[in-house]
Amino acid sequence: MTTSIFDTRHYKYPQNFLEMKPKLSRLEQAIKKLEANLIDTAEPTNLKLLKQRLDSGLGLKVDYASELNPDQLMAATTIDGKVLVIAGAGSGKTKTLTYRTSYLLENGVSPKEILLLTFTRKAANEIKDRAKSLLASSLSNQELSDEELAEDKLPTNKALNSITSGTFHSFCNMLLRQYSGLLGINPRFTILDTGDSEDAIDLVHKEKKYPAQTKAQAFPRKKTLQNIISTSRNRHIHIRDLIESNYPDIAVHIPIIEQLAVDFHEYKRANHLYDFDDIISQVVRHLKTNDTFRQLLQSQYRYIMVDEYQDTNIPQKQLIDLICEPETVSLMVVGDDNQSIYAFRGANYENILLFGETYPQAKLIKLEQNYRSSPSVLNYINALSAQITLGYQKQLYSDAPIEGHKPVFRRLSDEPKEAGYITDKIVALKPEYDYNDFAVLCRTSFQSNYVQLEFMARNIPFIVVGGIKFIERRHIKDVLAFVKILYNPNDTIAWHRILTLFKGVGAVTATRLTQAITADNNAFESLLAAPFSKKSDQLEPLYHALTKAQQAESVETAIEHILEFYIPVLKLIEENWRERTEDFRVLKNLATEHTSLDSFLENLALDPPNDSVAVMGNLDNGQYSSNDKVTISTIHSAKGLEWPVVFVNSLVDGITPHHRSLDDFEALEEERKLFYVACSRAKTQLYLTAPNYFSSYSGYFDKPSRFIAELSADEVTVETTRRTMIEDDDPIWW
DNA sequence: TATGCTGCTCTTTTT
DNA sequence: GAGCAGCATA
Repeated sequence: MTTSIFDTRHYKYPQNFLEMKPKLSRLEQAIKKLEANLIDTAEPTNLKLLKQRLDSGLGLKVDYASELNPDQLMAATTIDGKVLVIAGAGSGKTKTLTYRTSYLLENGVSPKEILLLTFTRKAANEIKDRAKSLLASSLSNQELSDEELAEDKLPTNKALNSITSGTFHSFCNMLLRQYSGLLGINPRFTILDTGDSEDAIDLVHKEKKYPAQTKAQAFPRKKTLQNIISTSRNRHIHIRDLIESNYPDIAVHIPIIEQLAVDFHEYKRANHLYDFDDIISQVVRHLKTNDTFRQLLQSQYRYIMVDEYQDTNIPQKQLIDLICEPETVSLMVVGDDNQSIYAFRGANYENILLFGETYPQAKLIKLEQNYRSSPSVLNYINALSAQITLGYQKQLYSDAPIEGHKPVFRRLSDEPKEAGYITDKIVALKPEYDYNDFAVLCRTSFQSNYVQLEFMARNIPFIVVGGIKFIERRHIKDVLAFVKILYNPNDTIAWHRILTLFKGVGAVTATRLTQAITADNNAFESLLAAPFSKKSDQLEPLYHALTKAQQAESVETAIEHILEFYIPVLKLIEENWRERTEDFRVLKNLATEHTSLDSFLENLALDPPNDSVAVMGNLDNGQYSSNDKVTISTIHSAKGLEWPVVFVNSLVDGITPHHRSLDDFEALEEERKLFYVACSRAKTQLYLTAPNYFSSYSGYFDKPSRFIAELSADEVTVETTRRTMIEDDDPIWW
């Protein structure tokens, strides 16, 4: 037994561990079952099988055997049946999917039969693009320029372009529109983002005027309501149960919230509105009830690959299972159970653990060779992995030569000192590295404030990942509301948003007007009706602007007409309207890429530009330092990325793990995985820091993170100096 | 319908 | 320590 760094007795472990036992043992059973079906490439019989497989594939252009390690090769060439690939951090997951795609095509699979589902469009495109270059360069045996690759001249490019790929949402959106006739739905629907859904819920709530149960307990906010309704759907938990267990103080409102959820749903259906959850759930519903539709998809998509399977939710799993029902459909899901960190969004970590239960014949392949981290970092993340209670067995290993030092843990007296320490290290290491080589990863975006201040003070260029997205800015949402109306005049949420921009028009008038428009077969003429036009003198100009925009021959000109009307309105309501109008250039640019309103709206909703607002350019001697910047990011947004030098800050128990997760076994395990994700981003150097205390409205925290405390001193160097010992640090911990 | 006061809530955020 | 929702008031 190893000794922990700190005394771990001070940490209270979640009390609900015992209640969890039955669930955990079911998961354990499923894991064991699938582990028994592991294809271990260390076994001679499996190696032989691999060899046979490659020998029979005569005339393969890509040299799979020499470019992949045995496990990757096994994953890339196992193209029948149901397979789970556990891909550890830095194990070449994308590469494997790329080679598998190419292998499928080389084996005569039609690209139309391939479906590739990922969580971001970027990930899907990366796999396709890499497969393009792979096949193209093996064709000509030489590097092709990007231009040549981009062109559709190459037959392999054409093939790859006809693969169905994208996010779950874009795939389902495509199905709903393409098969609208078969499914009996209106294809002209608009997509509500999370904010729109909140507004819609609020609107329904106000319109329905439910009799108040009690005044003693405030009715929850729209954000909470949206969260409850969405979680209930994504995790298949009844609203009642969800509220009773997670929001006990609003239990008196359960009947109203249940009714609201039903009314909200009807409202969306009546007005051709789909929120993110609907897009997937509606496809699942049709797959269950419409045999023709299901059989159509089952015969079309014969080879299905799913990336980041550990982050799928229940409807997403159902979607996959329904299409993959016939035994002949090939399914490969890829993921890492150690990196499931999106439960708060409805992701269900059980999906990946229960794969063997869902598909008893399924095979398991593990990618454990790591190409990212130095041995000492690897040693550390393996130790973290061993602390995760439940999951597939894995041990990452590396062929990399021994280099670098053990991860360092350092406690500082307070947050400014912590930021100072990180900055000092970056300055000291800078001669050996670019700024791009550093990342500071934080549990919450708020934890980066002091780091940002310190970077600014010391002229270190940085970029903050996250922040308010382009699409979420008020003026962008406003302009898009106009576009939405042009496309779907039933979009009552968009109408409401626009109408309440005007002085003299509030919720009541907006609702009446919206109803009048819907009743009048969606004609804009109602805007001119006497009772309404009295309310605001802007309704008539609005009418003309909309009519003009409706007749515009391109998306771009439509937006120009809208802006002509909207910018004067914006001037009245926002002080900084001038800055805001800058964003319209970006919007117009985006518009030029689309020839129709629907593709423009769809793209913005399902693949929004995710630039962050906070970009700090360093004015080094008046000179803008190009693209060389330190990355500051939340751990969530850092998933899938890597840097040579990684700092993880705020390792105080209560921040990491977050205090809201401390009483729940599953939530705490997810926090542990989150820390695992953070540390496994590092290639050569990993610095872990914690202030001595953290205090805010949520409490006072002064113990180092239990994730640090649990490990033995073999894996991590606890850095300290005499000075800090005496002046700064709590003697209990040192 | 607009405004101002008060009290409550407050992570993470691929779609 | 801030922003949002609900309420009373004009």
